[in-house]
Amino acid sequence: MTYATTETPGGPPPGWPTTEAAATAVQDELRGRVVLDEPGPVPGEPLTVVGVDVAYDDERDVVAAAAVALDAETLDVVAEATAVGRVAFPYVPGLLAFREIPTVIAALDRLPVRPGLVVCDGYGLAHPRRFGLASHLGVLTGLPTMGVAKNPFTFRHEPPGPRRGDASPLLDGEEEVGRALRTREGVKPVYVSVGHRVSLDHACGFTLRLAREFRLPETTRAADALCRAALREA
DNA sequence: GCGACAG
DNA sequence: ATCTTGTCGC
Repeated sequence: MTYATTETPGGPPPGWPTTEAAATAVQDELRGRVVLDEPGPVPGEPLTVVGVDVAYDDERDVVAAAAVALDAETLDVVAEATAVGRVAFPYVPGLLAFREIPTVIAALDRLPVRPGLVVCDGYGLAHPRRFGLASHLGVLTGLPTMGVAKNPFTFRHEPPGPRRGDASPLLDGEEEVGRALRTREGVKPVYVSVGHRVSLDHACGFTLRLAREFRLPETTRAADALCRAALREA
């Protein structure tokens, strides 16, 4: 599988933004390509779900990404891939995608299966300019994507009910940009938002199916473990 | 102007 | 994200 960004062994692709102003301009331009009106893959039907995550060593200017493909029904790992690169952008809230995406796409390129859905660490639509990491990855790859974040960003929400599956809207004014979703009783919720070509209801359904035993989806847990291991060996 | 702020 | 010991609990 080869996706949008060009090949550049270690570093960011040619033309990758280097300033915050250039990066926000890219977001404003690509935002219009996000597809929000497809229900997308259906929770409970056969699917290959891919988790992606990244680990950093800013000292050495090294970033390692992992893509782990799971059978959505059994949660068995069916394929995995990693990639190592140079840090492409500093961490700036709202511009996370510019830091993670080049290496994530390199890892996806090496994955020998076609993802039916990609689950990202972080947000998609729930973003100041409605174009978070998951949205950006979706537009560049064309794949259905969604985001599951561990912390609330800048959106307000009521605490969801206490039971697994309880949810409350993440609100930007009156607009529901995502959902705080309880995956485990007595444990703080995760924050779900759509990326590309998947509905919020389905994204929440997948999150619950992927996170039965732990707070976070197995896709995220598997990708996190793998990218950390890849960073050590880099 | 001053905080807050996904990873 | 990352720096980090022990500790409580299944």
